[in-house]
Amino acid sequence: MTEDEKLPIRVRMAPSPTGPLHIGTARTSLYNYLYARHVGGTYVLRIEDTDLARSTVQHEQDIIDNLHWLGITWDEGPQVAGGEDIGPFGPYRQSRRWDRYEAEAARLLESGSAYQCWCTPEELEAVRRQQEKDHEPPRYNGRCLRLTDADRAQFEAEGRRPAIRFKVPPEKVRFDDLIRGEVEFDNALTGDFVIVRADGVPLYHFTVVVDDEAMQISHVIRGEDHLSNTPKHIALIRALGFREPRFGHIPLILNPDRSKMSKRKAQTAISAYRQEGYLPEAMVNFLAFLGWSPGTEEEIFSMDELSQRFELEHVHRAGAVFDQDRLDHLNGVYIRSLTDEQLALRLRPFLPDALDDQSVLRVVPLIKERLVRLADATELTAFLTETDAQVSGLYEVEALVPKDRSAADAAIALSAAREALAELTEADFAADVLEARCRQAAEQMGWKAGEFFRPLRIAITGRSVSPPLFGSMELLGRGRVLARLDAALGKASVSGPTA
RNA sequence: GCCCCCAUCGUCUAGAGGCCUAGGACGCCACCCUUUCAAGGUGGAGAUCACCGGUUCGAAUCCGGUUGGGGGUACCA
Repeated sequence: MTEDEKLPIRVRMAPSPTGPLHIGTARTSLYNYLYARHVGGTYVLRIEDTDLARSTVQHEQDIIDNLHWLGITWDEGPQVAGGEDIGPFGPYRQSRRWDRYEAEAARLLESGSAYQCWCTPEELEAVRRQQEKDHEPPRYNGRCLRLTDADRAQFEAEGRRPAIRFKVPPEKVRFDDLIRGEVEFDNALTGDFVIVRADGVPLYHFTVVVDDEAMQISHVIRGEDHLSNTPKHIALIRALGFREPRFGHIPLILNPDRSKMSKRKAQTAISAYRQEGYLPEAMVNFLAFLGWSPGTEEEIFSMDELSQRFELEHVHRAGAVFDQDRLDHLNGVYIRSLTDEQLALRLRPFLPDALDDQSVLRVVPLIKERLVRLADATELTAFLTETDAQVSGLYEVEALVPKDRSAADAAIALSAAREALAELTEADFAADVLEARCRQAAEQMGWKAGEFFRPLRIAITGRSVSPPLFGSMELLGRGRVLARLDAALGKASVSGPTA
């Protein structure tokens, strides 16, 4: 065992509140969380809001809320947006850590590892264009490294403010990635990059290094898009005399065209999935398996089971396409695993107030196997809260007519059903009784039950696809069922025998 | 352009040199069940393990190259 492995394990998630919680960020957070839980380490949430222009408290709130929704909790960090921080290494928002960045930048300047740069964006852009034309790598040309005191005085006099650039040592950097193994980069190919903007705002590559040290992060587990940034971070770590954490780069989540999953091509906000009625358990299970597997053929895992099994060794190296069909399937599995009471509770936000809790509980057995997302319940149960007139307005006469039958036939079936059901009292209006009556009526007409039920289904629910017919009738009650049959009957009769 | 990473059914993956005539799941197709739609059951199609060349008695598994894909290359993160 090396010295490093004896240190306490501390991992962190460092989202930037420049947008709502992204699916990729959620997955990275999940892997960090599972890893921390698996090894008994500490999990830290740090908000990287140095980009003041794009960061908002709303996004910070969205990130925190949705992380909590997924069931991801942290040992240190802000628990609510704008609220108190918990943990000994705070503050946990970079916007409140300016003094540290200033101090470290000053240290770098003093040791000669960094220098001031007066180049304007226009000048930099011009250089970049020229390099591109000359087929040279587009990187900073080091102009301000060779400035004289007079030059500096000149810029100061002009009122220009300098940015601070890190002088990247032109050496090969090697590290042992937790997931990819030995990786080597040549920093001689990397231009000196800005660590503090001219307006004093410290930049990502710098703040991430300063804070990972300050918060004693031992394992940096992040997306593969940071793999080629890592040698920059290591160079900074060395210049600052910090301890180098272990790095692990997890594969990206991809669009169907295999590019990095983006808002343009897919739904990336966790909140959107939440609103459509994906269960957090399903989401977590799905995300965990996007780039990792336990090495067995089991695939339904709770958060606890995941944290028991999760190992970085089994994380894949290749990117994983986000498979909506698979998510849908998993969500259905989780929905069906819920008790009726649990499902009723989860369904509540997706159903109109007009449908009382008791009715919700009663309709659950009818729709449970038909739900892919909780939001699907809205359409599936709409016939319960729609008025009889609304339902009748949903279909055309033709819809009532079974294949190879006429509108007159449909009218006869409808009236036969009406007659059979009208004899029942409200108390007898139970699914099994209704079904027996209707099957009998069908038989008397010489129709197959299936075709006999078709006009009834349309009349009762207004739709050709619905929850089971007789259960639906039971929930609706005698009065509304008869009224809807009458309405359908009226339609079929008005249209006449020619239809 | 340059640097880096990656490569098993359409998709997520199992696979750590012989257990692989490559397994599972999603999706797809068929059948069964059935009051629609689902759910469930059974079966099926689907991968010359990107390609080429090594190493080895033996390679999806190791090595090299090629091709393809992706990421990075900001005074964004």
